[in-house]
Amino acid sequence: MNSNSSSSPKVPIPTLERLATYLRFLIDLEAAQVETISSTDVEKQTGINAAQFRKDLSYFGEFGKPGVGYNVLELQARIARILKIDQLQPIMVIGAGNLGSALIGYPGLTEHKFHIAAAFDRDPAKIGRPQGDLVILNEADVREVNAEIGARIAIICVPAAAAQEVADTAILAGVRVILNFAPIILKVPERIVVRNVSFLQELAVLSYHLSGESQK
Amino acid sequence: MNSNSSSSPKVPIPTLERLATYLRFLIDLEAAQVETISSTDVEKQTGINAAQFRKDLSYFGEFGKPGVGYNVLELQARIARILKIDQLQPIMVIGAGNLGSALIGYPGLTEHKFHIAAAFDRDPAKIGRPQGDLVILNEADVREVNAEIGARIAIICVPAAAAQEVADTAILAGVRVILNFAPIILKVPERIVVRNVSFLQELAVLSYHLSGESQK
DNA sequence: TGGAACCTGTGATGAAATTCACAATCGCTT
DNA sequence: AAGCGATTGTGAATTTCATCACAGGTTCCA
Repeated sequence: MNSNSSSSPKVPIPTLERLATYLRFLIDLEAAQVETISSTDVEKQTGINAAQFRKDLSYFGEFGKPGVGYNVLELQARIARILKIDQLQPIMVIGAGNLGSALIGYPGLTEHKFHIAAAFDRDPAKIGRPQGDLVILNEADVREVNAEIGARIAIICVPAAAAQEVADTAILAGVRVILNFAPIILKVPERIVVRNVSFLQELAVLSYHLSGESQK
Repeated sequence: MNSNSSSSPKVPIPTLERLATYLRFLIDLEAAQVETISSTDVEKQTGINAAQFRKDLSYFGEFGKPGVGYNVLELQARIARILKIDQLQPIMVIGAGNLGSALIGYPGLTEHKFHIAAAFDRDPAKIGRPQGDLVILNEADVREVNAEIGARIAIICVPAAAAQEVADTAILAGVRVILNFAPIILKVPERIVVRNVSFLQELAVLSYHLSGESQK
């Protein structure tokens, strides 16, 4: 449904998803100068069950002190480590339309050590245009450019019709994981991990929930 | 983690998520002039398990003919009906930054009968600015404007610091479900359904999967 | 030093989602 | 009209995920 799993063994995907939430939360705590936090506090402030939090962490080792809790800075560092965002992670964005542009300008990415190293489009009108700190490059040069920047993450923001082709190109260029915004299911080799983001899907689920109360 | 469930009884959330995928797929099939499809074909073309597809549909009734399969047009219509997107669904967007603008300009929304009826921001420099077919309105007027347009879906695209406040306002204005792009966990009443979209979370999961072969 | 108040990490339990597997049905062909 | 291959819908089995509940640590304070 979402990821071509494979990869590491026993860690549930939902756990990984929550790790990112924890990280974000810990960064906020740091900003608020909180030094230590217990799983109970996490539950109070995020709504995530305390046992869940502890179990999620337990997949990766021991992080807390009984009777005390977790050191905010240390936990933050260790989660970043687990997620491999403890150092700058280069990313390529393919498709510089509205969405691609929004991503390029999104400050949260840098905060979390993601770095958009290159952006591509196939529209001659866009190629060469400056966009944030970048210049839009020709989609045809993905492979060549990536030999330089070594991005292993690609974000695909092109229309559905072009997405498969673009994904193939990215994979040839050495990309290992793909965040796909196009509303199609990409066919990729086993070893490649894909995650799909679909606004439409999210909206559809929400729309469904409008049901209940209309006739109540 | 994602939705404040409540609402209707026995339908699994993952099933709802897939329904939107099926709908998309069926629209593509229609374009390709396919009239009938079997669950096996669905599995071949989307990677979603055939039994899964059948079970998902079974929550809502019977849709197919044994020995034959499903009528593409009919199934399409019925799924749209289930998701309540068989007629135009008004939506409000709060926050007209890069992301909000991208959504306003996203053609896929209209295709699926979602209609952005109003967009708001609190930045005086943005208020009054035309954006696509809309003019950005003052965030302070959310309630008043929604008395007119009657949106029950809100999309929140403001920075984390403003998101909770904006959500409260939207709820007061009659919104029932929220698509939240801000990286915080919103506190909302039981009856309100929230879904969170986080690029960072998605990227983090992908980044994690880069593990194995980096030393190749 | 001892005990009360807190906490973590985790095995056991429970709930939810996915997949299996098969009886029932359909349409085609002979 | 009867048999066959294809396909659905669904109870049951399986797998995955979430929660419970508690044995051990840790701190603080008297």
